[in-house]
Amino acid sequence: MFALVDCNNFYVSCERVFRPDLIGKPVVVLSNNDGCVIARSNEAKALGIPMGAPAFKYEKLFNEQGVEVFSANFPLYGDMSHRVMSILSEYSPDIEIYSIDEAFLKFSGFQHIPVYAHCKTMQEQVNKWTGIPISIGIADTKALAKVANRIAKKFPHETGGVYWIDTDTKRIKALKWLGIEDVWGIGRQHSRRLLAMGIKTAYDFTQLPDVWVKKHMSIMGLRLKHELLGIPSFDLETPAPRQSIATTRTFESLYTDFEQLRERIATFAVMCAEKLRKQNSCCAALTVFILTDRFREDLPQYGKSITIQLPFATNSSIELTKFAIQALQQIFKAGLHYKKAGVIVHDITPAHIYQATLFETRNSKHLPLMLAIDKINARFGQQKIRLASQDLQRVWKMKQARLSPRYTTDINDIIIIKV
DNA sequence: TCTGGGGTCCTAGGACCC
DNA sequence: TCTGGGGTCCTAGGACCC
Repeated sequence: MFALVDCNNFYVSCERVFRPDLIGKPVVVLSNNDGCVIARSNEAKALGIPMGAPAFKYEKLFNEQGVEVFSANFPLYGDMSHRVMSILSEYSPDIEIYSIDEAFLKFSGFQHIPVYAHCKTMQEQVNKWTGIPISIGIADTKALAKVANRIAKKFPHETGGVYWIDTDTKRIKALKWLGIEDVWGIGRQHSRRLLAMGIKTAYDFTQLPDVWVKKHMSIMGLRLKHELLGIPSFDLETPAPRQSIATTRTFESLYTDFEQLRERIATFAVMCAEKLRKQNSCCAALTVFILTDRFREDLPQYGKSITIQLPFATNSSIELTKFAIQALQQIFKAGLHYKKAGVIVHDITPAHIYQATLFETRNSKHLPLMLAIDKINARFGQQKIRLASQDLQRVWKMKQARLSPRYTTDINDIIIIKV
């Protein structure tokens, strides 16, 4: 049996822990750069603010309705998440942290433990110890636990935030209630196609022939169908080392010059290298992509990515920057307006396992140099030491106009009870 | 003016091998 | 007219997740 635990409106709930005056009021949290809405309180949802809403389009509504707006404070959310997860892991030895606000728990060998009561206790303890409200769905498969969780969230009064699909009657009733577009693993593209075929609910989906599902939705789609029928096809996943690390950004304006783009790509490569060194890894392949502004229908659109294999595994900022710019040169097209770009590194290996090449071209002096740069930057602030290929004038700063304090991760921001 | 960032998995098709 | 069979590996792109 599986339980899916989901923190309600997680980012908003984190803000409310330290601002209890906001409970019952409409609250939203914005993405990086204060771009769009990524979390909403129930009151904000009731005002009709959709997920992903561009903040600038809703500024008026925010003011008129007294919506409390926050910039994303990821250090705070990460720390609160960690606290919630550590409580959850007391309730089952088998836990998969699925995202910052979600975890699957597996209850095997729990025949003599009343699972429902167990989950109720867990819910109360998380709320008491962290202030975060959670919803729990329980079922025989992960996909059904997701469905049960939705019911728990949708009907808080009837369910108390914990719902168990423990009979086939309940399973069928739940699947007939759940719209196809809300099924875990069925996104916009597939639901559009399924709706066009008259498949409106999760239940309808389970009635499709296996062959059709496999053909059009791949093996994952077929496994999903089985899961919804109650046949376990997904197990808990054990945390594996990252397969890729990305640094990508949307620009504040449109770039046309190769030079501008080259500088951004160099900086993203440096940031990827820093992330690699932080987790003691190297990478042996790298992808660079560039995109035009998809919202500007009046301009020609272009998007291209390229992956290159590196001759050796590295985490040197200098090497990665060199290769990233080579890659950029291969995909850059002049005369276009670029809005977004990124660098993604993969083929990640532990730094201490190093495959030398016959004709060594890597510079062995890089490693101590990088360590020195990391130390200086850690002490005197991000990006104090940069490569000359990066913009030395630029003070790279995200727009974060309404950032809350880092209550739990920075001693200077610790909450003041009484002055 | 202003529309996020970071991940995973799967497939088709090409290049290549014996 | 006829022109094998069975593989692997790689990459770009698409779909999905939070």
